[in-house]
Amino acid sequence: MSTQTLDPRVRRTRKLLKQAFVELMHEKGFNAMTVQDIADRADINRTTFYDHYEDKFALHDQMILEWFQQKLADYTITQDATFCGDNLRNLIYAVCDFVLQMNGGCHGADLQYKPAIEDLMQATIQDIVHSWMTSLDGIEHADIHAASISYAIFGAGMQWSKDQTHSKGTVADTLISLIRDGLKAQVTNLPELVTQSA
Amino acid sequence: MSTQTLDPRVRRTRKLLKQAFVELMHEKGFNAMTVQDIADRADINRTTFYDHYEDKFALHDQMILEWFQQKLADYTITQDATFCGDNLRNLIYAVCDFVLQMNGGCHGADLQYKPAIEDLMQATIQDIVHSWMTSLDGIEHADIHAASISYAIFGAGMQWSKDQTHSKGTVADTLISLIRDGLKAQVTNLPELVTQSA
DNA sequence: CTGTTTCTGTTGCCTAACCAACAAATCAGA
DNA sequence: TCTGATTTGTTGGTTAGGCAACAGAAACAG
Repeated sequence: MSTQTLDPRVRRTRKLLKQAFVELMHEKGFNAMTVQDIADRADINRTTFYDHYEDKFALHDQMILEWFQQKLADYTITQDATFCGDNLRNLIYAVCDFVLQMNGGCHGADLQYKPAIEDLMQATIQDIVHSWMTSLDGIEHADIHAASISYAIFGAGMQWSKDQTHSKGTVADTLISLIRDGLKAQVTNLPELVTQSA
Repeated sequence: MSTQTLDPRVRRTRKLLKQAFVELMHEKGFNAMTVQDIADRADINRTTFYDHYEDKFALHDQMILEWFQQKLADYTITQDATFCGDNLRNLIYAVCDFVLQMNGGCHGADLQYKPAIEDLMQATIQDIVHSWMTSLDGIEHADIHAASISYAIFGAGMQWSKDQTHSKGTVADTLISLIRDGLKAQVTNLPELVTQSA
């Protein structure tokens, strides 16, 4: 997972394949592109594609994941942080931004793959929240809490992206209150979670 | 020489090395750059550099040659053309342009390599002129004529680039007259070489 | 001058990428 | 439905690139 690939050839190949994928995504969308197309565009042998990715779906997932991680990085969100209002707010903002841009930039015919994207996002959010929870003392069932909170954030983001009736700040405020009240009874040293939106 | 390299890996490697060379040429000049620098910048192993080029001088020569050939292509100059006024004029223009841009773009400390550049240019011009001469009937000593004419063009271009006292058109007119009169007695079907500059 | 450092060019071994060829699956049209 | 054309995965053998290690040649500081 975190194994930094050292060999320059591997770096080059994957970079070129991803680049080709992005180009073709804009030009013809995910459905219309074939593995052959991607390989041709990248000037990489088709066989080599399979050395790196199971199929075009795997590459697709990988790209989504990297884009989401980039969005998280934009908000300076890391695994090794604490469970506090500021971090939660940033996480919520990142999710909202990403969902919005996915809904906008998605080729019409490729909507069928939204579930895959959503699974990846949710899982990623859950990982982060779970990591943050190690900063909380005496919490029981951290895994359950992480799961439910991550789904809450994800769901709120999805809902918000549909119409943007409220501001992102309101979404964050509401969620943070919900989480705070929900955890109050469970955690001894729960930090002050309320952080008014800027 | 003209063997089109088919393997994508070879194409990639050379492209990256050339790209790195150009960047470093602008940043620190030819003298200051090492083979290690070029390889690092291109993210290519230094050993691999030596699989493609004798040393950094060989790469340098190759780049010069390609730049000059690009300039020739800009003027739609090809080997398989005829010995006529229009082609000669374009060739002279291309030489003038290239010499000017070399003198301008050359890093101060790298002037010592001008001779190498000049040799390459002259040889290339000579090849072209010699090829064109096959379109002339009954010419004796085509090789001698090609050599002298190519040197004349090269020399005029060098001279012109120093101060640009005359227009390129004047240089071309003068040279074409010189060549025409020089060849008049040698060739039976010498085409009308005079083509006034545009 | 001398020891140190950097750069060079070369070697042998290993790994990644290329490529042709194949069978199975999918798709398109008659 | 059948048929031909694509696309897909997979294989084995070949070639290019990565890498560590070396010795010799500059370059350079003390």
